[in-house]
Amino acid sequence: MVMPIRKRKTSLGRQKIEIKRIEREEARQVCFSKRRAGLFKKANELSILCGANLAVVVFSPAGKPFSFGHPSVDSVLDRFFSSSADPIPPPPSFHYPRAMTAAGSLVLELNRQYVELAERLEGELRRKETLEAALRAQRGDFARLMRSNVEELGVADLERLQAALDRLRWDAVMRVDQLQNEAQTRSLMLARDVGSVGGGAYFGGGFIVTTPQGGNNIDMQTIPAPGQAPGWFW
Amino acid sequence: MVMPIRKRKTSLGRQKIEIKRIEREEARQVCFSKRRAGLFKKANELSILCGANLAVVVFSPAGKPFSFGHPSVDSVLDRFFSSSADPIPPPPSFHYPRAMTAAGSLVLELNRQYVELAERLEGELRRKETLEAALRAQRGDFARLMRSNVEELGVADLERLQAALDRLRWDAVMRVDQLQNEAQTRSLMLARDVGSVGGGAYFGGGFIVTTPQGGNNIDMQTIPAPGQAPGWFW
DNA sequence: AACTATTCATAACC
DNA sequence: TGGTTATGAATAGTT
Repeated sequence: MVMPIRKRKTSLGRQKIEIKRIEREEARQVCFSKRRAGLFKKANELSILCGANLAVVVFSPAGKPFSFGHPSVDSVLDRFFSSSADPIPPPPSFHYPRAMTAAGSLVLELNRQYVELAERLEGELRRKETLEAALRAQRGDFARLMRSNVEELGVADLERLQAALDRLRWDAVMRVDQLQNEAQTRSLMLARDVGSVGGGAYFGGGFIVTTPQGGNNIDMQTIPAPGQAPGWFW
Repeated sequence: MVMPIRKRKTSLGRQKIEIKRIEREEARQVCFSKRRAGLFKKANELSILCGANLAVVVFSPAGKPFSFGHPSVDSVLDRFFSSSADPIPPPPSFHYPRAMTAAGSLVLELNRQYVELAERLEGELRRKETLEAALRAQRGDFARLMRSNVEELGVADLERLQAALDRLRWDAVMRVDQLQNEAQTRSLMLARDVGSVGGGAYFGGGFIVTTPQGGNNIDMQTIPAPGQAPGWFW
């Protein structure tokens, strides 16, 4: 075999690192971003592959909260607290659920506000040509989708639908995550109507929340507790 | 270099797999064990490398709870709930439904619908074994939907998707109700695994506790030395 | 539970 | 912050 041209290595590639605190601030932040994404991806795959319920809550070194859950962070944590608190000593006045619900309403409103902001931002930053091209490409699918009547579908179809939704959910969450990051990067003082701390975005079977401290919270899939009434999810 | 002996391949090695529910029970359980270990390891590394506080709660397909946290599950979740509850002063006085659908929070609404649909589907899929006789007609719409990437969609696209999902959701709900009714009518109450969870193992920032019923409390204290072989906590 | 061939994740660079 | 590259890690299928 001939080696006409020896392309010089342009990178050392991944190097083995010791698992210990990264001292350099910047490197630590970069590592966090990449690994957080990786962790959520793994969590997502685990939930889909094994149908496992799970929740992941992570605070960035800067204190920004992120979370991921299937079917939802709340439902999983609620179940977790129940399973670990119920046994033996009947819960005296267990109020986690209540606390979470209360917190949820606040988050929801923040999410709503963030969504508006994010969308407005998007409208300004995105090129319409791109969107319309994408729309044109998808339009047919939506039409067909609308025509397809789920009534005629069987379990197998529902499973496929779920798989489709799972994927859609992931794409959606990633998209919102991106929008959120863009918004923050561009100094989110645009959030004038919500004070100086920004709102939150509820999304993809989950939500993204920009907390008071300016933290982010990416949550996926929020499904109400089994049997819970519509109105529900927080 | 000589190749005196050609050792026959003893394994196919890792194969690429599609991220979708693993149907074979045993394989699913094995995958869960491996990936749960991997997820916790990743979480551990992230917490050490970046000094990030985090908590991971996972329920096995069998319903057994596992968790990992740094510094501890409780501390992280407390912080999480606090940060998402305090946000912005008191919430005005909004009506969830209206707040969500109004303001054109397409993303929010889309998400809400997804959550609802996903929930119904999950409940239904759990009983799929009793409904194998269901139809299997498959249309390419779902495949196409799966391929559509939200990343490329704009607000206008989301509106259309929302409309499509809206219809789809309703149809799906109706269908699910029908299937459930059929199942009941046929007395196919086979899938009765209601509440059999019981105690569980609690893995937290360095310790394992088998809750109440178990009686065990294995304190592994500090997380294994950084980079230690996977599987340290079990 | 152990073993590998592969795919996948990501540290270092840019 | 986002993309590329090469290498360390994770893991699917098998034993």
